[in-house]
Amino acid sequence: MNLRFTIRPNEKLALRDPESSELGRKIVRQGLILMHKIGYEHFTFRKLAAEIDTKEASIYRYFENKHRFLLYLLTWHWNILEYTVIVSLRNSYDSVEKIRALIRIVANEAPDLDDETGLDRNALHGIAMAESSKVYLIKEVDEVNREQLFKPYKDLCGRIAGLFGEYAPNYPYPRSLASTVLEMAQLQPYFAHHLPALTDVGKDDDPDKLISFLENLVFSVLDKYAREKS
Amino acid sequence: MNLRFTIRPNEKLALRDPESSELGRKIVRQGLILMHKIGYEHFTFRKLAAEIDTKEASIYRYFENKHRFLLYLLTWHWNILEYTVIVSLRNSYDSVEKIRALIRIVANEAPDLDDETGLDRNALHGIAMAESSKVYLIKEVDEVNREQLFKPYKDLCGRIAGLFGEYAPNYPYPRSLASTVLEMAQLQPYFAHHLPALTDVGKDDDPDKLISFLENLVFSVLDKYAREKS
DNA sequence: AAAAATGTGATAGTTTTGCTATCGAAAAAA
DNA sequence: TTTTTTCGATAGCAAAACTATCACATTTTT
Repeated sequence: MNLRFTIRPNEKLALRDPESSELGRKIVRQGLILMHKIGYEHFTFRKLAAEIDTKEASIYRYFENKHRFLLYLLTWHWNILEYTVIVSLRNSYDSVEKIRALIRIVANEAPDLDDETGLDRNALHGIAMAESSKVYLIKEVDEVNREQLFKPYKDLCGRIAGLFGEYAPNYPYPRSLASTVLEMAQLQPYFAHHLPALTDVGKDDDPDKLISFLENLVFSVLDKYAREKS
Repeated sequence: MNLRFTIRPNEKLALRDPESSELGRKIVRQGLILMHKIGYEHFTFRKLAAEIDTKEASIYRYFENKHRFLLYLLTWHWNILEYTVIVSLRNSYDSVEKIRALIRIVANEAPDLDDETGLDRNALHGIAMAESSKVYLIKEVDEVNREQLFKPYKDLCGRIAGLFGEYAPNYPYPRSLASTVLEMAQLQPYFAHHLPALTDVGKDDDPDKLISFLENLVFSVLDKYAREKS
């Protein structure tokens, strides 16, 4: 199976495939970096156009608006995450090991797999942390969802829930726990950096605290329902 | 102790106290309803001005911008929540009971206390669910935080963490668990309504599923560290 | 090879949003 | 009563969000 094919975003997301032209690739690569730098609210197609020496309207040929552009970037992120999960857990048959590995991946503590995307992975992670909820916390959520554009996030969540179900088949809330872990893997480090009163996971000095918090959370919940006690 | 005094938002949040004039009160009451109806992104002071038959610039006299206005509304929400927690747990001496009551409150399943605020509590809850993360997921988060404007949220989180600590003094992540519960009490019902693949808590038909999920989560985590096993 | 269709980036708009300077009437203070 | 302050209204600007259209190049069709 080919990586590039596997993790390519939904065609409906972009008006034209940005990977098919030099300008399209520049929009995505530089747009990712610019949005990470100035944030979603301050990001505009005009500013991006100025940076890559083109015009606003040219960018509108590729993306309907900046919300779709953010969704395009996050789709990459979610696809890369799920792909990393699949590849990393391929050779593991122990549920506990799989869940532990999974938590490291969603907490961004696993090494990046080689890819040919040429995307700035640090910027992508930063955007996932600070901007991801803005793609679904909108009035248009149902329309966007009808276009299947949240499928990558749902698939990732479903896969994680599946792993939880494998370990503890009778736990009644595997999907809620999966979305909780995904959301908190983003939010707790953000709190640690900006609103430390809301968290116990330290700043960048101890990245393992996030892992410990999530592992403790997941296994505390699941162990009561586990197939066999550890 | 006087309710109105207790839950009054920080003065720095508004340029002028909106409770001090007829127009100010209309801005807050009608603005709350309008934002709930059309969402934060589509909400503008111009549209609100048209609804309450005044001019945009008059609203700018009360609030610097719509972000501050949202923060003002959420401050009410957080203050009301914390006040409800204080009042509801006043006569309870059992940690388990207190945590159970607390979860019902943050899950919006506790009856509203009487207040004289005249705010649409349903709209306020809707805004807390769909818009609350937009107040801190911004580039300016550190500046806003320096102005102490997140204090009500931190206080609420701290109070919940305190209850967790009372029940399980050695649990190392009470604040992270508190913010997790607060965030998920908003997000899981939102998912249930719009992106049901991300959750197991049902739609509006069974509101108790959210409570069950959160109770199971919290007690699973804390019981291992509990002062005395139940 | 000529003509038609298509794709692509640039130009030049419009509308909406976000915000500010200023004015005059009314209320409060002196 | 005069003076000051407050408050809502008017008008307008700059940036952001989005669109219509053009010119040219490439590809496709005949």
